[in-house]
Amino acid sequence: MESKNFFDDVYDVVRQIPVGRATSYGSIAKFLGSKLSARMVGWAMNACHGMPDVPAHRVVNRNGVLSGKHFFGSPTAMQELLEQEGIGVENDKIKNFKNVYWDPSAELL
DNA sequence: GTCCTGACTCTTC
DNA sequence: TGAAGAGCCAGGA
Repeated sequence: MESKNFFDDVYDVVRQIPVGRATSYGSIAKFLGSKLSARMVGWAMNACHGMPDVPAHRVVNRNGVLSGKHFFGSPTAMQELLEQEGIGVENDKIKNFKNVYWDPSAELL
């Protein structure tokens, strides 16, 4: 656990994402120190499969596209999860992403 | 021990 | 304005 210091930080932020909201990889990376690459955040998500407390489906790319939907087992699993939380998803992209966007640097900090 | 890949983002041509 | 390339860190082979 502690060995994944960086991963744990990412999970901690993702875990605090309120229901009905979503954030981007870059925002999390920036919140962690802006020195971390957004790729690392995505990589952390890749290892979050054993973390049921980590809503990876709430983490999308800068355009609000469900880039990692394919990693959820089903290309629609991520979309359905978001819809269940009240987040509108269309064409694999979050509708009104600007409205559901959650900035950890502004909400947490 | 070294090389490649990876769920992204930013800068430059 | 649109597209392409480079950069970041960590894990796996």
